[in-house]
Amino acid sequence: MTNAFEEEADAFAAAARTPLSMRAMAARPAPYLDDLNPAQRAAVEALDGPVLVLAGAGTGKTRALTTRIAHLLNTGRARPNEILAVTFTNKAAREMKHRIGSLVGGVVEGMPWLGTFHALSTKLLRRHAELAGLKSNFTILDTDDQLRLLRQLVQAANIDEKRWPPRHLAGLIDGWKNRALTPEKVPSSEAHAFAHRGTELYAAYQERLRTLNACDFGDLLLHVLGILQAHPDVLEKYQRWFRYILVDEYQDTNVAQYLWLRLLAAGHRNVACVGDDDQSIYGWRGAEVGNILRFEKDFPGATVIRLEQNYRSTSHILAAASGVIAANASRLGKTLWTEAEGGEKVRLIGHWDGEEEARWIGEEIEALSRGSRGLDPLSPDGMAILVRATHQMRAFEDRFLTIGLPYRVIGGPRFYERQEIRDAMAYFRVAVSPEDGLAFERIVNTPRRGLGDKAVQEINRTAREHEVSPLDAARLIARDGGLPAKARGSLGALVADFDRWHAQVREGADHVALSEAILDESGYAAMWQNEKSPDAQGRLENLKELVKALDEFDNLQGFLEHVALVMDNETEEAAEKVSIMTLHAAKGLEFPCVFLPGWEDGLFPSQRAMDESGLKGLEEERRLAYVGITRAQRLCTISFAANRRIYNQWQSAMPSRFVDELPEAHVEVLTPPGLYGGGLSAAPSTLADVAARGDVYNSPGWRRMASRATERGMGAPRETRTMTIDASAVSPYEPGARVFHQKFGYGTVEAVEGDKLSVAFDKAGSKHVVARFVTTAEDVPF
DNA sequence: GTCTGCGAGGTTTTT
DNA sequence: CCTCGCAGAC
Repeated sequence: MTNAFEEEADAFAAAARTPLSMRAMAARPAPYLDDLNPAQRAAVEALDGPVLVLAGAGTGKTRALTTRIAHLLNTGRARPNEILAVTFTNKAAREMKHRIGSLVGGVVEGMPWLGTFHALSTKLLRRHAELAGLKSNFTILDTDDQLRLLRQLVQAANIDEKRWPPRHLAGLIDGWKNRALTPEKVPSSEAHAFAHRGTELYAAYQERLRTLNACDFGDLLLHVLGILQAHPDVLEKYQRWFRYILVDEYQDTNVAQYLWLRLLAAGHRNVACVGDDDQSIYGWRGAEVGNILRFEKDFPGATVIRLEQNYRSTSHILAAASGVIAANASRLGKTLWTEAEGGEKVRLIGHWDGEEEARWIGEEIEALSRGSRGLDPLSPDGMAILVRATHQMRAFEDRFLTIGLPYRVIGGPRFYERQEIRDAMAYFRVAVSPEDGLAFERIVNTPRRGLGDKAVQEINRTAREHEVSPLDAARLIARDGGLPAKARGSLGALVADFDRWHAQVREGADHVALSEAILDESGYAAMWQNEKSPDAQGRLENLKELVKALDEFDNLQGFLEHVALVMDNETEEAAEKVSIMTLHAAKGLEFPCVFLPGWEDGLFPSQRAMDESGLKGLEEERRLAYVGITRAQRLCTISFAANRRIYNQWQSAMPSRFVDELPEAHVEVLTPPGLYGGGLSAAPSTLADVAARGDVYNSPGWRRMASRATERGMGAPRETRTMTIDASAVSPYEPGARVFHQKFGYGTVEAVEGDKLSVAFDKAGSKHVVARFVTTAEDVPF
């Protein structure tokens, strides 16, 4: 069996012996420098000592970073494997490798230390696992495993799961780990957490992980941190080895990551951090804006460089974004500017409800791709809908499916998080590491083998008693008894299966064929084949997809590692599709045309963020708005809906406070369709047409929203949150009524559901329409 | 041990 | 609305 880890460790040692003089290759000319503006160039050329690059949105941050690396290589300051470069996502890491490659003009033989904090930590931890009380083949738990483990602990501690959900405990532990707090370091002020037993359970959880030879995501960082702190010799070795350190998205680092970095950089202090405090949007998961705000204190004498020339957006878009973000108090402050004057203003439009919003955006996308908005035709590829929360996506998917508009959802439920994939992976995990108890437990009764709760308990009991893995415990039970004969039989068969598969893994059998065999012989694939539910077919497809993905790896181990850390599944399709994604997922991307729906107080800014984190939460939401707007290159359209259905309840909401913060001079208000009794046919046809209608806060749509609010005695929109309206009061129509719709013509009401009507139109057939858009037939003026 | 039906709770964001 | 976990019946 090849061991990639050992090979690499050898290479590492060999490289370390190479005399320094070999690095002093004469610096080659650096034509890439000529393509940079002065600030970017400064960011690239300030090689020594701490550097903070404050890079606003669209200012060529990645370019500066990749060029800096290329420059380090080109000047012979460091070899590829002496540069530690940390990115925030795997995608960013991949892109960066790619761009460095094209900059240096040819093959950089890998940048082994370019990756996410987690990927890099894993690599380090595999080398020094024993210093953290682990074996180097430790497994990385996914959130599913983590939760199951915590549930067991909560149960064992006799805590009411209802009142104290394991999920909540998982959140607490994650939070502590983000702050680099081991159980004994959790401040006593937080000891009351989780029925006063939070820290106790945290300690138990850590203990359990160690016996399982497993890590969760937070541990990867924390263990490495612990090792570096406790073993100066190891620390020193890496401090010397990593001659230059670069960090992307510094504003998103948490305390643990910050400490990790500071240790490694402490020797030479050649650390360059790139970030934008205005784009810090991961506070909820432990990111500390403070890290970037404090940089100059942490690294005295640091060079601070601001990248402020924006190459992405038009001046209107930039001004709108700046206007919004200006309302935030705690920021370092930057003034973005662009040479690209003019362009379209940011467009703002209100809708009656979420479905109408989706319908309008759908039609708008079609219009824009035809070029019928007075702009050059835009490819749907260049258009994106950025939402605050995933549940907003559904309205768009529904709508786009009906009108046949191709779309792609980015970052939805992920491939590797699907049940069937996790199950299959669990089989692979046990086949590779028979001691992986969690994985074994997951599939011991999937497909059904007559091994239920009782059997699992017995297995765990035996495992503890004999201090062996659950698989070996199962082996003992099958042989010596402890369960009914039937259960023992199936247990024995399963153990024999795993023994066989594991032997094949060790023999280096072809992993693709083996994985197929495992899914086959275990009866797992058959389980889905026999299942009649509508999604069984899709699950089988996914399994095939999984086996196909295996092909790109050398062995199962490599694949499992990849999946644990690289949970994204980019399917690069060439087709022209509109992208739908969350604002978080959109960071770092850009599109000619961006739609930002759902700008309503409570949804965006999210009520929860404000409840939990107050002003801090609001400021983070505002940064999210800033991120959203600055994704747009040419056209940015913000919208909000007066009503939205949430859990089948109609809720009305006020436009987001961020709408107020948009500078009027850079915004154009579009009249809501339906205002003049019709659907889109009544919508203004040109931007100029709309512009003529007046300013933002005096627009018909705005007045309509505001007056509706006052009519109900809710006072000014500002103080209003959300309220539930009595749906039955909305529609004045009864089944059987004759109605007229601007687009579909005459029809008869079939059913009324809240403000939604089901109408049989004489010509257009049966449709669901919003009551607002029809009038009683007699009222039609012609 | 497995299946069914019921009630409760949930969705912000991710390595 | 949807999904998940649990109690009760087979």
